[in-house]
Amino acid sequence: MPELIEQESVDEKQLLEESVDYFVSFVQMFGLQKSVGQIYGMLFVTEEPVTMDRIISVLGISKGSASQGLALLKSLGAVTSHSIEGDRREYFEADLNVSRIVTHFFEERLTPRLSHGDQKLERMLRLADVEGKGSSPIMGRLQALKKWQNRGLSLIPRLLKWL
Amino acid sequence: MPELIEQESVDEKQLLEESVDYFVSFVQMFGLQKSVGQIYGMLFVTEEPVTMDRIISVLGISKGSASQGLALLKSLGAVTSHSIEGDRREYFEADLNVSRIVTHFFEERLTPRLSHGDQKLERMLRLADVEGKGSSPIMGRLQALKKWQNRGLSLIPRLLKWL
DNA sequence: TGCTTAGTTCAATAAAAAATGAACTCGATG
DNA sequence: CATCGAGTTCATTTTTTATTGAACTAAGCA
Repeated sequence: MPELIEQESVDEKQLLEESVDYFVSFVQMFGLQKSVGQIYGMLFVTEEPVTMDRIISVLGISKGSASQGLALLKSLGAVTSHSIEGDRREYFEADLNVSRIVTHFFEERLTPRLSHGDQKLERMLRLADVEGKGSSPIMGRLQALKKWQNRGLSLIPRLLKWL
Repeated sequence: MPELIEQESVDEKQLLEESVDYFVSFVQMFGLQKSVGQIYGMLFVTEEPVTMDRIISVLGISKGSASQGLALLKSLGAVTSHSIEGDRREYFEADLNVSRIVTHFFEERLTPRLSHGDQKLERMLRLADVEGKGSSPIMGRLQALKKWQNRGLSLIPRLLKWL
């Protein structure tokens, strides 16, 4: 009974597929590409570290996607890599690091947008004020919106602490 | 000094642009189309109710986008409409209803995905268990993942209550 | 120091998502 | 009860986003 690395039981194949599916769906909630979810899904159910060419052949994705996806996952702390003596290739494995992924999402996607929105809202308040009518219905809406925005902004650090 | 509805001061035009920009960015955080943000942004800084053809001409969007965008915004409770005696057209206006928009996002986009993921995760646990090794590293990862998922799932109702 | 090849980059291509607009519905009006 | 036109629908087109793959970089080895 040869122990080739290519050998996988039916169950292992199913598990791989489920995992890939699961994480594709997961990362898409956070606006990341499908390929990132595929890679993480594969690594998540693979015990031994794997090389990039293995990822490419198992998932059927391109070298470019694999390289970029792995780079992103490494930057998230969701994947680690190391090299092996006498082998030029890198070996990748999953790190179960849900909070890092979610934190990255907040800090890279949400917070910049919110602070950009903050500036916009200040400008709108100034414009609406210059209009003369300091207590126009529009002014009231803008002030209410500002309250909401501050509420949202204050939620983020609390969420990150909770993670 | 004729009081045509088309007349707008420079400031009003700027305010409109800022508002449109602001809400385009806002709704895109929740995966809604640009046109939805444009429409809401316009209505938000427009005191009097406006007709659909006005929205179309001011924003330069198509009838289809306007109709679908308004339908979505109405379903969110972010826009209300009424008709006027002797005028077939509907008149739309903004309702400052941030929580409805965010709640919709959670209920329509996040929750279905999470519960779908829940089923997937259960199947994965069964598959990993059948493999024999009840305490394999993979099994450990899956169990840790399940904890995270339950944590996330329990967060949603709390967030919705907070809104 | 030149060769091989693992990994990166990015312009070109493919896939996915959103916007368009023409055909349609349907209620109001003369 | 025929016509008008406001609003809807959805197949087509456009725009946006993700993926590909060939050229490139550079690290290890002879």
